[in-house]
Parts: sequence; structure tokens; C-alpha cells
Amino acid sequence: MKMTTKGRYAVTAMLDLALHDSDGPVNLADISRRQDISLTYLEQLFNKLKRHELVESARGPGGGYRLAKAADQITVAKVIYSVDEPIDVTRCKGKQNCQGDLRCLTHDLWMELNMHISGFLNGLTLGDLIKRNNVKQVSDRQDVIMMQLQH
Amino acid sequence: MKMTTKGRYAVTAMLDLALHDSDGPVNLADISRRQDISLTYLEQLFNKLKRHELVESARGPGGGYRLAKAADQITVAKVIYSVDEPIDVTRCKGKQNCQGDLRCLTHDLWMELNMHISGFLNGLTLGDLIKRNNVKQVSDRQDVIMMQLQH
DNA sequence: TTAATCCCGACTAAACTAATCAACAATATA
DNA sequence: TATATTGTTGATTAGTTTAGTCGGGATTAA
Repeated sequence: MKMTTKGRYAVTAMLDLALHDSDGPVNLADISRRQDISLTYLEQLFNKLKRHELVESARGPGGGYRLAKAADQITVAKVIYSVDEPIDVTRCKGKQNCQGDLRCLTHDLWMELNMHISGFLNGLTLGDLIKRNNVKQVSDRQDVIMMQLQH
Repeated sequence: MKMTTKGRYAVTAMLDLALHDSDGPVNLADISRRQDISLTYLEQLFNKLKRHELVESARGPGGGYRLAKAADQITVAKVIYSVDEPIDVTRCKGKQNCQGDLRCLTHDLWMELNMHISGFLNGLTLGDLIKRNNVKQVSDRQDVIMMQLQH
């Protein structure tokens, strides 16, 4: 499991998308403004999210992205894996660098940790998150600021 | 929480130390051979482990490192934190880069994940690990190979 | 005195991150 | 049809981090 700002950006952007999905396609420029993430960087991320079939796109004016499935069918783990390809937590990937073809001293520990993290992130969907009060509050605030900027 | 091979090396080396602690000071050259970790890199790591008071050192012939406390008083989390200084999983450290002085959309999520991982690693000590069968087996094998090399 | 051991700081190649840039393709709508 | 809006793609880049090396110490048991 890899935890970088790339994965965090992706989850934040997807959560923003989930929160505004009911209003039709959401364009990246809006997400960029609301979440303070560079537009071109978002383009990169959504490219991957689309290839992993988490979002669908529509070009042209009024276009943008929509969730490819219901928010409660998209886990946080899947979003992170889509942009940050999973890496082995173990050192001994296959037989390489391992002693003989047997396990190194801490192999099982890292496997266990990995399952722990994955378990948590797999059990959590965008649908769960948008129901949370703290998320709602932050999102409402962001929408208000966006409205003000337009007028 | 930062998970790199640096942290993994540190835990592996500390586990090796815990397994051989009863035989008096363990020198880094032995750990290097048993665990296939570069000696000079181990020196770097043990420098930090010593500063964090997880190990004690003895110089000169017959010297080496010993655990500074009982194996079941040393958590895996502490070992990792000693070599990989903890980093903020949240983007909005303090007020920087955050919207106003309020939380960003996913702040709470990363805090929660962090607590999850820390909880797991804080609840696990070197003492727990050396009792495990798979660890014992790997360690015995490594010791046998070391003995063979010396004769 | 010598060899074994830890100690410490400087250095480096390679990889990775976070991002930018430029050019292009599709499409709604005036 | 012209135009502005939006997504698509690939190349490039500055900066950071990782993993590791190197060279020279300091300490101490035998």
C-alpha cells in the first residue's frame, strides 16, 4: 500500500465528484477550484480513474465527469489503487533478494499489515463518506465560496 | 505513517537483535550477513535507533548492540518511527495549504487511517514477534547457515 | 599495539513525486 | 458553421527522497 498525496488528491477529488454528481457532469476546473488541486494534475489523475472505470467522461461544453457507479459501490481502496499502483510491502517479491526461496524474517508481518490497511480502506466507500457530518459541513462551505466567486 | 524499506530494514534488524540478545552484544556485521542488509546502511539505522534509546552499544572487540529494554517493551511502531520520522498523512498540516483555517474534505479520513495503522503497530512488540513459529523457523535456518559459513 | 567494533558526516546515483506544458480531439450551442 | 468548452495524451521537469557508499575517525579488549 502506497500512501502519497497523489492518492489523497484522488480520493478528495472523487469525493467532490460524488457530492456533486447529482447536478450532472462535473468539470475538472470546478473541482480544481473547490479543492485547490492543480487542473492539469487532476487531468492526469482522472485519466487513470477513467481507465479503471471509476468515472465516465463527456466532452464539450457542459461536459465533465460522472461516477461510473453508485458512490456506495466505490471503495476508497479502489480509488487509491487506481492512481498509485499497489506496491509490494514485502521485500521478497517472488524469490528475488530473498534467502533461498524461503521467507525473510519479517515477511509475514508486512503481509499482515497490508491486509489490515486494505481491510480498512476496502470497507469504506465514497457513499459512507458523503453521509458524514464533517464532510457535509466542509462541502457546504466550499460550495458557498464557489457561489460567491461567481457573483 | 511512512512505510519504506528503511523502516522494514530497521524492524528486521531489531528482530534479529532481539532473537540473539541473550548471547551478549550482537555486532552489525553478523546482522548484515544474516539479514542481507548492507553494513554501512545498518550503521546509519542503528545510529538513529540508539538516539531513540531502543538499543545500547559497546565498542571494541566483542562489542556490538543490545536491546535497551525488554523485547516486549519495544513496539514495531517505535522502531519504524525511529528511523522514518513520522510525517503528516494530512495535507493540511497546521493552516498551510488548507482552506481558511478549516479542514479540507478528507482531513478526518486520513487521521482515521493513521490511527488505524498506528494502533496495529503500537500493539505489536518485538517480544510478540519472536514467539511466532514462522519467525523462529526463519531465524533457526539463518543461524544454521551462519554456522556453516564459519566452518 | 593491534584488530575489532561503533561513530559520524559528506556524498551520490537512481527513483519518484508533483506538477507543468503543448498540442490535439470532441461536442454543445449560438 | 464557428467558437468556446471541455476532455485526452504524451513529453518534460524541478525538486525531493531513498538507499546506499565512502572515508575517516574514536574506543576498547586482548
